[in-house]
Amino acid sequence: MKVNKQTEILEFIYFKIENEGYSPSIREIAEKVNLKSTSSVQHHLNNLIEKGLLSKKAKQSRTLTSNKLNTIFKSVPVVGEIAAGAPLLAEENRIGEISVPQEKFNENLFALKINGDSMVNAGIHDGDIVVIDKGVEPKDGDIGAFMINETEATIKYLDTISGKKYLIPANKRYDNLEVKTNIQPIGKVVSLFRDI
Amino acid sequence: MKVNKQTEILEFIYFKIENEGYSPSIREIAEKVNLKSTSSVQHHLNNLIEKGLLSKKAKQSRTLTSNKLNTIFKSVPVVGEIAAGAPLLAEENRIGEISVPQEKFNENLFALKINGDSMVNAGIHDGDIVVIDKGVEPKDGDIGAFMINETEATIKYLDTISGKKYLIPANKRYDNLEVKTNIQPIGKVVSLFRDI
DNA sequence: AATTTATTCGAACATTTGTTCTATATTATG
DNA sequence: CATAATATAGAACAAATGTTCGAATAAATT
Repeated sequence: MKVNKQTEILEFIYFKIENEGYSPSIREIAEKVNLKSTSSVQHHLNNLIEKGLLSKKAKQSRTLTSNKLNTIFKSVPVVGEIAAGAPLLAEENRIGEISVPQEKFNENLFALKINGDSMVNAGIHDGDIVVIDKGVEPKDGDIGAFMINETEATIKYLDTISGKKYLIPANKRYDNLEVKTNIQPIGKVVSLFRDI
Repeated sequence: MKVNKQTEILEFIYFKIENEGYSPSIREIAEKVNLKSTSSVQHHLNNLIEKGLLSKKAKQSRTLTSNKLNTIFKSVPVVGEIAAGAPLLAEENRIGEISVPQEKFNENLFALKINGDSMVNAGIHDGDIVVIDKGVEPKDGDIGAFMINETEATIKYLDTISGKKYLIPANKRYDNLEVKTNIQPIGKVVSLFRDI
């Protein structure tokens, strides 16, 4: 099967970056794709860069970067049970990390492991992990994270009924909870992860 | 604020890899952390490698890799609408990538964007993305991915009723579908992602 | 067939880069 | 304080690496 040389080079670079963690050198590429001269590779690299499939920011070795596999992920901390008294994101509350695409990442993100089935009818199950943006205050109709009595974090719908704000579970077996001073919004729920 | 030199070096390497896409050279590190000699940096690098915080597989330039960042998440392709005739994972079906923790990653994983609400009562909503392990055949009670007529991928419960195998939606507005030769299992659903 | 275009080769060169060695300074330790 | 351990500096070297130029070859086009 004859493959286009440029594609071959591109795939090799992608492979190297993904599997080794760094770009190949031009001579490594030449050897891999059976080109005898480094300038042959250069020629293809220039084309690939021109096509926007590769980037080279510096005239230094092994600094090729992929424009395609750009989906870089950043990790945010996952918080489990809230230890009484400890700040939400304190080390003792953390139970792991999950990743979000770089485009959606911001410094205000963290994740919370769901305990209970009060939001099951919104498709949020016990054990699910929800990502919360602390920088966005939940508005009516949103699913938000709220701190109750400074000791318990919960996920609920927020809405206004007859002029009063309520935390509303998506499960009729639970009651609405009026928002008073003991309830503080933490942030808006922006995504969800589940192991099945 | 005085910072530990090793930490400073490590952070710079992490930063470079994350933001530029490639490792810094030793001289770049030296300049950044105000060390006049490359051998001073070498000294710290050796320590960091010994501590397992960095890796260097080859004696080549810019081949430092992070043991922390690189290894946590791996990405799997996300498949959207299945183009008729095209293999499931063909390029034209791909709509993106998501990441899974490295511990759970294997070569058989891919993801599928959910179309429709036939599994809404299992907490799988329209637009959700489910990760599928092609290496695990769904068993009775499992949520699996199935190919229907080689053109449509669907997510359903699998179960046996009166000796016959059925695909069972988690939404009573849809009917069970008996598993015949036109239905092929793709894999088992192992996790789920949702943007809210 | 003639001409253009794309691809490949070979060689040479200037930097960049990792490595190593010794010496000096700094800090920790008994 | 004396000694050892650690950290830093400086210099020199060999190897790896990107770059460039001109020429040869192959492929496409007219």
